[in-house]
Amino acid sequence: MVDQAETLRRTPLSRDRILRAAVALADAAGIESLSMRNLAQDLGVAPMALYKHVSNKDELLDAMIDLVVAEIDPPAPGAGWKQSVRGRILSARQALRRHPWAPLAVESRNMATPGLLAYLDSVVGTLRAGGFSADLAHHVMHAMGSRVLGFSQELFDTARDTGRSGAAADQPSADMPPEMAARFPHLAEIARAAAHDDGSVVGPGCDDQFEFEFALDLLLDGVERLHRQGWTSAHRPG
Amino acid sequence: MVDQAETLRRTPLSRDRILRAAVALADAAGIESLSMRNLAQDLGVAPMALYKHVSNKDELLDAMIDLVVAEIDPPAPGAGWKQSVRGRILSARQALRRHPWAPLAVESRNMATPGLLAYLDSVVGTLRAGGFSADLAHHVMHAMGSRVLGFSQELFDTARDTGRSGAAADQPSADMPPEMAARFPHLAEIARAAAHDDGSVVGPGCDDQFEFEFALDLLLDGVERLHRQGWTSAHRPG
DNA sequence: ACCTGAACACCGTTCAAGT
DNA sequence: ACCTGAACACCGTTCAAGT
Repeated sequence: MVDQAETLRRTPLSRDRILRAAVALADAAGIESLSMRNLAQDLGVAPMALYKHVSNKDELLDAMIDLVVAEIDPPAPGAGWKQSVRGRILSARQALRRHPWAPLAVESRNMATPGLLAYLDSVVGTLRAGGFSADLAHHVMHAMGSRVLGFSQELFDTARDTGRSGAAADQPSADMPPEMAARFPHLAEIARAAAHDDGSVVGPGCDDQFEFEFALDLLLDGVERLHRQGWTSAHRPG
Repeated sequence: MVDQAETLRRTPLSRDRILRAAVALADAAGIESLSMRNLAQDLGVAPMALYKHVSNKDELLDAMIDLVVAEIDPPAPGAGWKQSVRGRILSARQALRRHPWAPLAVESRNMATPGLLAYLDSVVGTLRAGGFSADLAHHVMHAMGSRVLGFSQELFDTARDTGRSGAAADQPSADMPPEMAARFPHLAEIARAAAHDDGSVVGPGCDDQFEFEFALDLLLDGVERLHRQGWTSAHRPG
C-alpha cells in the first residue's frame, strides 16, 4: 500500500494524469476554479511542470472537451437514422450532465477539436446512410446546432431566477415572487403552467429532460418531414 | 469646441457613460479585452472610479446585455404570432451581429437580466395572443432556447476550421485540406455541398443567414403544427 | 530529462487617503 | 462628493536555474 502510494507520488507527470485531474477539478469546483496553478497543486507539482505536457491552457481545454465527447455512446446498430441520432444526442446530454462546465468550454473555444469533428462526422454519416442528400444533411447539422452535443441552450436557469442572489436557491419554486409576477405576467403564467403540469414534474420547476426531448423531437420530426418530402434548397414547401 | 471637449472631460462619470464605453470597447476589441482597468483607461479615469457607478464587473456585464436587448425591435403591429415572433428573432439576430461578444456574455451569466425577462415576457405574450395555451407556450419557449435571442448556436465556425491557426482565415474555403477530408469524409462532403449550393452562397463557406432562417422556420413550422393540432402534454401526436 | 522559483504583465477588488 | 494610489490575492506564461 505504502509502496503503491509512493509509486504514484513519484510517477512522473503524464498528459493523461493531467487531463484526468483537470476534468475532476472542473467537475468538482467549476470551470472558474480550473487554473493552471490550482491544477498543479492538486497534482502536487509546480505549475510550470504542466507545460511539458500541455502547451497552454487552451490546449488543455481542448483535450478536456475531447474526453467528454469520448463518453458519448456509439450509434446503436440496426436502428434507423432517427432513433440512432436521437439516441446519440440523449447520450451526449448525459455526458454533459456529468461535466457541467463542458458547454461553456465548448462555446468559448472557436476551433473544433478532433474528437468533436469525429462525432459530428459520424452523425452526418448516419443521416447520409438514412438517405439524406448531402445538401439536406448540411442544413440539418446547422439547424441542430449545439443541440447535437446535448446542449439544452437555456437562456438562464428558470428554477432559480427568483431573486438577486441565492436566497431562494435552496428551495426553488415555480411561482415567482409577487413583484416579479407583476412585471412579467406572461412569464409568471407559464411558470405556473409548468408547475401544474401532469406527472412529468417530479420536484419544483419544470422537467429539464422533458423540455429537452420536446425540443429534440420537434426538430427531428420536422427534419423527417423535409426528408420524406424530398426537400432541396431550390424547392421549399410552405 | 474646446469648451465642449473641456466640458466632456470634466463631466463627472455616469453609469451611462461607463456602459456606452464598455459596449464600445467590447465591440471593438472583444470581450476578453473588457477589463475594469482597460475600461477606466478609455474613460481617462482611475479603475476605482468605476465602482461608484457599477457595483462590480458582473453587474456591468448584466447592464451591457440589457443595452443589447434594448436594440431588439418591438413587435410589428397587426402581424400574426408567427410573423411577429419570426420578425423579432431576426431583429435580435441583427442586434447580436452588432455585438458579437453578447452571446458568450449571456451564457456565462446565470441570472436573467430585467431587460431580457421583459423581452421574453413580450414574446410569450405574442404566443398567448395567438391562441397558445400557457402549457404549450412554455414548452415552445424552452424549445426555442437561446435561439429566441438570435443565437445561431454553432458548435464552431465552419468557415475557419481548416487549420490550427489563422493561416487560412484570410481566404476561408469550404473545401477541407486533404488530410482532414480523409479523416472526416462526411463533413468534407457536406462542406462541398454547401459550396456548390444554389445562389444562396455569396462568398466562400455557407450562408449564415440562410442556415439561421432554415433552423428558425423548421422550429416555427413545427410549433405551428402542434398549435393547430391542439397539442397538450397529455396527448402527443406521433 | 524532468521539475522548480522568481519574475513579468496582467486580473478584480478592498481600503485608507487625498482634494 | 468624487476620485485616487497602493496594496492584496489572484491569473497565464517566460526564462534561467536547479537536480
